[in-house]
Amino acid sequence: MVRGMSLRHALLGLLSERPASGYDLLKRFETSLANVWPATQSQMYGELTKLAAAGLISVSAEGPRGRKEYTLTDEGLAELRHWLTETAPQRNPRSDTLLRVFFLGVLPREQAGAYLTGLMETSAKEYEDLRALERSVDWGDDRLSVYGRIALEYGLRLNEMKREWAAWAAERLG
Amino acid sequence: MVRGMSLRHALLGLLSERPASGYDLLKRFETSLANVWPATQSQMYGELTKLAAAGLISVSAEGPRGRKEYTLTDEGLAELRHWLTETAPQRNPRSDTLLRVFFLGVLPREQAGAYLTGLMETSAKEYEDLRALERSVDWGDDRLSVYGRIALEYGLRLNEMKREWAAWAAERLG
DNA sequence: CAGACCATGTAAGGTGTTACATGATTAT
DNA sequence: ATAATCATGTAACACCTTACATGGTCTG
Repeated sequence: MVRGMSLRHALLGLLSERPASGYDLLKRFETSLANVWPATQSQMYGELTKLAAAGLISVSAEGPRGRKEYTLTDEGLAELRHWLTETAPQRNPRSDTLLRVFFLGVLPREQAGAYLTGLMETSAKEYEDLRALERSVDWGDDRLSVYGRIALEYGLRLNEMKREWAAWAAERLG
Repeated sequence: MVRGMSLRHALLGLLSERPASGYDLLKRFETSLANVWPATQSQMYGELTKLAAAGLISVSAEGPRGRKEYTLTDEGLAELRHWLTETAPQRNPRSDTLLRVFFLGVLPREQAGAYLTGLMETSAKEYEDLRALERSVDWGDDRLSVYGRIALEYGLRLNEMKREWAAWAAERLG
């Protein structure tokens, strides 16, 4: 467990709410965690096998079509808590969007401006998508509601910031 | 060239300003691009070899200690322009910081609050670091100055947003 | 001449993506 | 029946990190 490996912790986190199969978890990734930690089917099944081998989760039931339901073990919960409290979040995730900005100077100013206005538009659109998501969710006072709402607020503020920044930058280019 | 591969483009981008050796590029990554696209020494030398084999850069001079100076070729510049204009930036980079937020509910509320106030502090500190960087740079009107300043502004606004968001979230928990 | 810095490379292993592959069960 | 969905897995390949390895050149 050297670095990163957050897929592991994402799986442990989802299983901390309730037991689930790989297929269930895949669906929940697609809906709730897609914006924060996308994962593919391939990767998930492999990771679940490793987590079970390491004793952090266990097969608690088997169903039709070879379905295996996994449950978080005490060791798994301990590892999840450890990750949350004792390990530092990554400082700066890589950003190819921002990397491009560094090199916009190789383009004619007009095309550089088009890149920035394109960013404005995608930010505005994503903001609206998140607003729609916010309206569609039935927010209760369960764990996922409380913290999911906080994560969603981050997305809203981020996209608002991005749109304003891109507008500022486009104007700055003249 | 299937997906991502932005290290390639970062190298092409830096070489579009002036020729440089692997060692030079490593230093420039450490200073200017560290916050946006960190890269290790190992990875860079390997990537430079591949780029040269693909004809996107070429060895333009050799110096002491086996130093090889690379220069961007016409093909390399075309590829850089193509990446800037024809390929879409990644929509959502993974965020382990935000992933943790989803699962803060497994901690006692006090510890969840501590995580959020910790984020406030790191954002505030990074904001100050960037302000210091801003003051230390001699901003001219060359390409890197214009677009580097825009990228830095993004960092400033991002950290301001993060700090406010974390404060809002911590208060929301009560 | 010793230490700092310049300069490049290989190897092993983890993580992530895409494509391929297989088959059971349920609903129409 | 047949199509959609449920359900899991393997293989190949790209990317990234860490550690290991080697040696030349310059400065005090």
